[in-house]
Amino acid sequence: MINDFPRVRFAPSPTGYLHVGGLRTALYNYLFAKHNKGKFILRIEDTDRNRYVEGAVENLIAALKWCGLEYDEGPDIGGSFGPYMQSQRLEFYAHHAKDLIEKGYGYYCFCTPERLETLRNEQQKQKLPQAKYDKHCLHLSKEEVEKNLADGIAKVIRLNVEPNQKIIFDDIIRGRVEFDSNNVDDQVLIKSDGYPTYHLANVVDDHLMKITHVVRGEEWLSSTPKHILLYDFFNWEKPEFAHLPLLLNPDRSKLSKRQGDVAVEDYRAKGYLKEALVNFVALLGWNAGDDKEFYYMNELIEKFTLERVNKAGAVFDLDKLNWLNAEHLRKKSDEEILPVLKNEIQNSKLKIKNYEDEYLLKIISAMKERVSFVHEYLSKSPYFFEAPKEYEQSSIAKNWKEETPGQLKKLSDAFEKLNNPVKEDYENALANVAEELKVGKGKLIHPLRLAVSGMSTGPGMFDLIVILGKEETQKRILIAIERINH
RNA sequence: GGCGCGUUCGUCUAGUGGUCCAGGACGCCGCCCUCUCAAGGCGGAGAUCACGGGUUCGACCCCCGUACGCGCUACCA
Repeated sequence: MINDFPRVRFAPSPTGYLHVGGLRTALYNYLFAKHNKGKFILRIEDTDRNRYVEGAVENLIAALKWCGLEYDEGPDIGGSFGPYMQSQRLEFYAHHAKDLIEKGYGYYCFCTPERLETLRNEQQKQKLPQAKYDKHCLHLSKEEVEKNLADGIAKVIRLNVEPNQKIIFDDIIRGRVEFDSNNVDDQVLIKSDGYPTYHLANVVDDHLMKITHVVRGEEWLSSTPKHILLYDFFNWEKPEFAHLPLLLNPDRSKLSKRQGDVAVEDYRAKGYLKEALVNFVALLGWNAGDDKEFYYMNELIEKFTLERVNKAGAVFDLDKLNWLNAEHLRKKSDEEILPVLKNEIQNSKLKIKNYEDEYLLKIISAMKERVSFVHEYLSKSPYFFEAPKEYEQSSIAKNWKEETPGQLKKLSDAFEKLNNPVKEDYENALANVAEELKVGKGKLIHPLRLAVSGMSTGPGMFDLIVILGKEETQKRILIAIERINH
């Protein structure tokens, strides 16, 4: 047994941002670890110097933390098995690669990129079933190797794959998977720049870090035989493997930037709640086997098992994400939403205005059932923040009759007499005016809404004017009477 | 091309041989509630369980094949 409690890792390469697919992988690792009282580790796979992106690691960490995925060990917080950046662990890889060579499981290769290119073209022309390295350098004599090494000729270290072997492993999600070693290439383990490739680094680190379960994307399934071989060559105990299905675009291709947002920070910027994103992504490929769809992180931890992860890819469906966002937003208290709303205001043209918290809290309460995003408080009920500048045409046509201005004037007069009115006072006043005029209440309510909000939709009419206050309401009624001509 | 993985309503999914002429959710449509819009309640449309063969008294569930999709096939991860 590798370790008493599970140890899992999320091992992204720092290419700039956290992809939602990466988030899902990280989340499943996290949930699995927490569910089983294990450890969740962040390891940065930065062994490709050509792909180095400034600030990528910081972005990744920020996105992970925003989502609530706190890791137990990682580059910025350390741990007993560090360092957690592969670029800082080169000596481990070099040491183990050398060990492989000594045992005959690895060998130096001095072939130039040109020769490899030619070889590939040749194999393609001959329509060989599988294009692989031809083990040319495996047959170099000891003296030749020594001489090349001494001459400082560019070299890599390759895995020596023995032909005609069955490589079998049991994937937690997919069951038994079988490969033929004839289809496994003599993979480069150490590149000519001295850095390891993913395959070596991943196996060495997972062993050294006592990783018990490798939970990663399906794109790794095909290279798992190489990893299995390495574990066997090193004589190391193998972790369990679980290969997750892919996240897809609406057209079922692999989720990509071209067809929408893929970065966690994009969704954050658009106003999605982390609770909703995490909830949604958790359900893309997993379910507890019941009808529950609304989850908080602690509930996910309690319910999550790898055995219930699906095999097939899942389309990232924005409609459902939006719905979950609305659900999570409604579950939040007004006080929790307040700072977010204030932040939205600061980022809008309304930032020069100053609204009392008390006022904003009333708006939050009135609009809560009507918004899916915090920024919709501004876009769906602008009238709480500024008097209407124009009035909805369709509502004018429908509700603003010839007699309306006179009726609203009467209503305004009635409101004027009210002293510190509460909701019921407005209701009674309006009812009285309606009776006096012998019209239905709706005949007054709809034009009144139009006058004070400029719109035809929103919270209950009386809630609306209570929030606006008597003075503002009166002002808006009079302005509307003046400005709306029918 | 080769190897691997996958395939249940538009989408996410339940389903592990009979309880499924397939259940839930999102979205869509209708009704109710109602001063509007939402929310909520109720109802509806929507899947010949990719297709074709087996196995079985019986298959969405087991086996084989085909098709389609996706992944991998780098000194990228």
